[in-house]
Amino acid sequence: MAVENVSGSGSAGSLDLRLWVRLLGCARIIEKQLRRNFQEQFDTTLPRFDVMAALDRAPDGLNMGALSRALLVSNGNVTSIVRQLQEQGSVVARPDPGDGRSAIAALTPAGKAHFAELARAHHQWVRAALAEFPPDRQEQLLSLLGELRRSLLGEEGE
Amino acid sequence: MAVENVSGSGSAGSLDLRLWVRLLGCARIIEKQLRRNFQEQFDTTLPRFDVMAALDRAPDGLNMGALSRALLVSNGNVTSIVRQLQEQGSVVARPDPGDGRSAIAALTPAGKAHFAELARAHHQWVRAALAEFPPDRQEQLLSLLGELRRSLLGEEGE
DNA sequence: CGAATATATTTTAAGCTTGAAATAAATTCC
DNA sequence: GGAATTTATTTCAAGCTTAAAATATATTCG
Repeated sequence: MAVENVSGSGSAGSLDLRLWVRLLGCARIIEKQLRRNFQEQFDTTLPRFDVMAALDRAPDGLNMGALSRALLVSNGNVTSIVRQLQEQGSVVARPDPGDGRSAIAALTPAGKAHFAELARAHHQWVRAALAEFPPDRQEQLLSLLGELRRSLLGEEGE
Repeated sequence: MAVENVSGSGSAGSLDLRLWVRLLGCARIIEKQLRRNFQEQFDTTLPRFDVMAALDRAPDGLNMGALSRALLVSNGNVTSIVRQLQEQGSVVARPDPGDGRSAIAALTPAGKAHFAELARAHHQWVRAALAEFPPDRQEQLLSLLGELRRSLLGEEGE
């Protein structure tokens, strides 16, 4: 009973399932476009951009644990992304004076400059993707998604 | 100018950027939970479930190209997922009588049974995730996301 | 028919992702 | 102070993902 349309597009499934499928679908459409753009225009990736964005917002740098928590990805994952950013000169890691286990990663000046360029392009891509979706709808959607996020995170939110 | 808060949570970025970040965030929270559940409770993955769901809706089976288009993933990707499903006995591929390049993949009876079980659990997980989000909000959100999807796909929608 | 082209698929290389095992440094508490 | 535990990180194995190169079969059209 009631197992139809688990993942499809044309649909008669239950409300919650349809909502989830549509939410995921919209996110994937945009995400796919952004990933392709990052690859083609800057030879980089969305995860690297995410790490740079997190570091850009943290002038004093972040250690791996903080990055991992900020980005909601596994600890081991951050390691290799930061290594790549170091190799390309966008990030430096200096030892944490207070904790020998940690190093603190931060953007280099070149990294900051590169990130500014990436961020400008990123914003432009997002704006282009959402250009046909009217601002008042965007407001409504933003607000509803805020409610959703709070309910997902267990009501403690914001 | 205007490059702040590209990816963060507390925010003063532009409306479209904030909307995108929030949309992605909500999708990732749920997706992560589903992936973990598939792994822990059934030792399988979301992509495998997606392929099975597509095949479940196609009683006559699908070839790789059709699967790839249905799931919006690359052709080469489908190859390995289908191989795994074949190895575990959930899928069989018989040669396409009309085209020697294609084989048609379909669920085995065991695969159908397994999928029914997975789908039941999947639905339950989604329902649990959205349990705190009231149905009238779900309706609103579903409808707004429908508009968004149409605008993303270039207005030819539905 | 047969060569050129087009299509369906697999393979490959590179990178992301996770969870678990392995290190290594810090902290706790005898 | 030193052993046991906790915490921060890296390494590893397995799987997903893509785009591009390699195959193999179909189709076109001369």
